[in-house]
Amino acid sequence: MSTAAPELPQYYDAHAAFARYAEAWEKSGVYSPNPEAPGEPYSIVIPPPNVTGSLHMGHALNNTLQDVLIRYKRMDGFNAVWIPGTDHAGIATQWIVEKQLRAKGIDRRELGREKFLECVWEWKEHSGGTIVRQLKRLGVSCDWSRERFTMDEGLTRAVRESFVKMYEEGLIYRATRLINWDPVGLTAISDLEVETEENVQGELWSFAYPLSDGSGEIVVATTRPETMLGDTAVAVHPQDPRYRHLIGKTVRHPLLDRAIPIVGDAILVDPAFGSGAVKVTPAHDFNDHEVGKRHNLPMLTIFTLDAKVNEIGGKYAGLDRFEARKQIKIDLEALGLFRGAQLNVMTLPKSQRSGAIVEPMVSTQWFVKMKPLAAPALAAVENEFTTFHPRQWENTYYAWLRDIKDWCISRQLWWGHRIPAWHCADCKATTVSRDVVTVCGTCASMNVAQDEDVLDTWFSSALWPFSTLGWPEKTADLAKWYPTSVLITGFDIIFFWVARMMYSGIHQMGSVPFKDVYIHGLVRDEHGDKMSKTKGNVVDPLIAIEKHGTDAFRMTLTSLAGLGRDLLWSDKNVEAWTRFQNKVWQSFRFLRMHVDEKPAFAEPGPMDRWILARAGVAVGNVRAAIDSYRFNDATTELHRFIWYELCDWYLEFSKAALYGEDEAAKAAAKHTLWTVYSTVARLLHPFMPFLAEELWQNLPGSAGSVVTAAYPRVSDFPAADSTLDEVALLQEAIVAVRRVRAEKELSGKVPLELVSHGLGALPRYHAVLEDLANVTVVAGDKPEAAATVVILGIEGWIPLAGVLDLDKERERLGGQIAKAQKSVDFLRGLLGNEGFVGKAKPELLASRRGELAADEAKLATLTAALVALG
RNA sequence: GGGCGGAUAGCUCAGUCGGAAGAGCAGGAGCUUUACAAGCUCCGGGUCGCAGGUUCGAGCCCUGUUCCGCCCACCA
Repeated sequence: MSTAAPELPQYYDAHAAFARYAEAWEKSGVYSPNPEAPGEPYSIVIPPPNVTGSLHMGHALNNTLQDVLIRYKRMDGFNAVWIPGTDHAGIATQWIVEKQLRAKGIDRRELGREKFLECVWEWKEHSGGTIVRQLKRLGVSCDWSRERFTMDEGLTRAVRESFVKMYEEGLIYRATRLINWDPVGLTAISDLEVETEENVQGELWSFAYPLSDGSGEIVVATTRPETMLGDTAVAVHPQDPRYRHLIGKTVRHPLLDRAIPIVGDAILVDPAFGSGAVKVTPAHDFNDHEVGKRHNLPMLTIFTLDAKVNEIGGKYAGLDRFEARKQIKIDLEALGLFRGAQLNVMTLPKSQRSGAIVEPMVSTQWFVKMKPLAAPALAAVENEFTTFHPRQWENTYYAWLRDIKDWCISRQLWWGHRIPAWHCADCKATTVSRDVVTVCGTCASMNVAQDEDVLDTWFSSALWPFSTLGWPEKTADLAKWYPTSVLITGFDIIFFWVARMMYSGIHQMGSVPFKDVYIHGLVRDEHGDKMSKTKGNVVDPLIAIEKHGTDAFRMTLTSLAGLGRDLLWSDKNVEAWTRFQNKVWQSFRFLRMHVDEKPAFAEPGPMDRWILARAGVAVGNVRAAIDSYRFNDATTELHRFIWYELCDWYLEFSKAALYGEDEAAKAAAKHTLWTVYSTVARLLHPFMPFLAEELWQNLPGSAGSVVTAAYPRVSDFPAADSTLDEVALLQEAIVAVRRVRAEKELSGKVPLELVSHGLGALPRYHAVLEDLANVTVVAGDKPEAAATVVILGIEGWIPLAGVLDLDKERERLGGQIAKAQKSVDFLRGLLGNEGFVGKAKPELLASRRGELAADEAKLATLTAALVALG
């Protein structure tokens, strides 16, 4: 006895579905696999968002795509895990908390390191969960039981292990170098954290340095007159006839009582540029620093850490570097040493975080020696152990690693992984250790103190693919899921993160951290502009989800994610996918009108076999698209199959059976509908998980959750064969009749006949023909006053007595003839071309000959019809 | 200065092996059709940035070039 299923609501309620399933799935444990369970491993580690962050469109895209993959693989029988987590984001987080304290009138220095860190942790406990809660609104299937934080206990162990090991191997060292200093953040930063602002309009000033012996002067140009206070040489080209004889002499510093040497340096100096002489400030300029090293010049640091002139600057001491610049210009002019100024377009190095203009400073910092690490990381991609999608990003990766400099990893911050090094106050030796050091490793003094600095945030991020799996412990997770399957991220962190994970993984684990790297584009607004707060064009994903529902939102992003392009977000796209969602729902309601329990197998008829074969093709296409990271192709295919094949054709076909008297045909249609919607729910689940589950749960007889149902396989479906030719003929006939009807502006209510000698197979489908085109196919000769149609090469006539306008019919036939003639001309030309006939592939040649024959016949038929009209 | 993308219908984009240019949206015409007007049917729309070359044949391969975008780089 059949139980009537409750009626489905008229419209799909995305929010209700989300509420029904999201949390239940998470609690059910389906996202938390056992590493001992069977199934090929498939793993993804999330690009950890900053713990300070809130969800933006980039996160939404990035995590939607990861979710598509992990849900697909989970359904496909893989032992699939997606590990989530957050990053402590050193500078960013410290700043937020500092700012909050300042608002309360508290300075972090007064508070002290320990108390301040307590505040940061407290803040992290309270506010750090925001981004995680927001991620869940995307319906992501992360394994939250494995959630990690870059400063949790396990990851701290991983950081120490990595640091100490690399120190022992000589890959981490401490040295006094010229580094990028952020005078506002008051910390060293790495080369990557320096952003150059382009096309800054500046001025290039020329000043004279008088020769000490009074025999003349040398003019130098600079954009930074304040650095003059730290000048320890003037460099000229050693072959420059203007200055060659001066090398070895000295000039008098124009402002300070110092003699500074003139040196010859062919590397720094371009004799054709400016005056051909360059002032050298080795402690505050990277080029000059090299000159200083080559010529053994003193390195005079003239700035305090907040970029004010220090005591070396004499009367300028205490001035900010930009005030000093103004004052020095004034003073030099007063001294009569000003030799002109010109506008100069230049680039300004700024700190990524604070925006402050970076000041190169000589400073003692910790570094990672990069060359030995970069070489195997390069080789791993060259040898395709890791492949980028799209491939072109490999060039970016190569370019950076091939020309890499050592990485400054120490930061003068409090929030972060403290460097595991202890300095001895007595013998000055440094002891690096995994454990807390209380005794100097060199002199056994107990007068030791831990290094004050913390590590660059990216040092811990670099370990993410294995630290999250338990490294340095030998865990079951690590054994099962390392290396991970794919990394999905944006191009902006290929250097910061992808490359660093690559060499860390290779170095610490002995193999690459991921097999594939999918690089997605940037989400822009509908005009292609970058989203920015100042422009006011930022789309908040949470608001979009609230408005459109999670399924349509995710589908929109997925449909825009091709290979290598930026994504233009527009409401029109979301509306298109909302309509698709509605279409799926309405068509499922149709199924539910006719199928209230799981139908028993029934031998499928031609139309049933047709849609099953088409479903098989769609399954293959969707799988191929996901497998090659062509996400947009997958969504296009789903749309195409579900809307244009399933709904437009099959559902309409099925009505003849469902409303007819033939019980066998009815049973077959029901079984086919059930099979196809079981497939649709599963196909859709990675993309539109909540809609898919609503279908699945309301599909009579389906078991469990669609989350763990098997992803459809091509082999589940019959291949198309020649017995389906009749279906193709049927479709062509229907379209031909509809076209004539549209051209004659005949209402769908006017029944038509299609008369022919060659359509003998079709009258059997009279019910379908009536449903879809309100036409009856009959055998017979050409009637008077009829429109001629050619259906797959077969001539037919639609009697239009009383309606046929001869002029219009001539016009219509004329148009068709012109098309056919054009085709025939083209094909005759092609097949008359010896080059083509001689070189084209045989199957192509045969198919072209077939086309020509068909078109010639069509042309003849149509021409005869036109002649017959008189 | 070096490198990487992009340029195809009004808009956004596909186009995989070199074999007659595709989709969605937008546009036009017609439909109260028993899942869906958030719908259905039919139609129009292109000098594939430009100029050469290779080829029987080029949106696709090669050379040059113009715009747009991005990344890297130390010219004072």
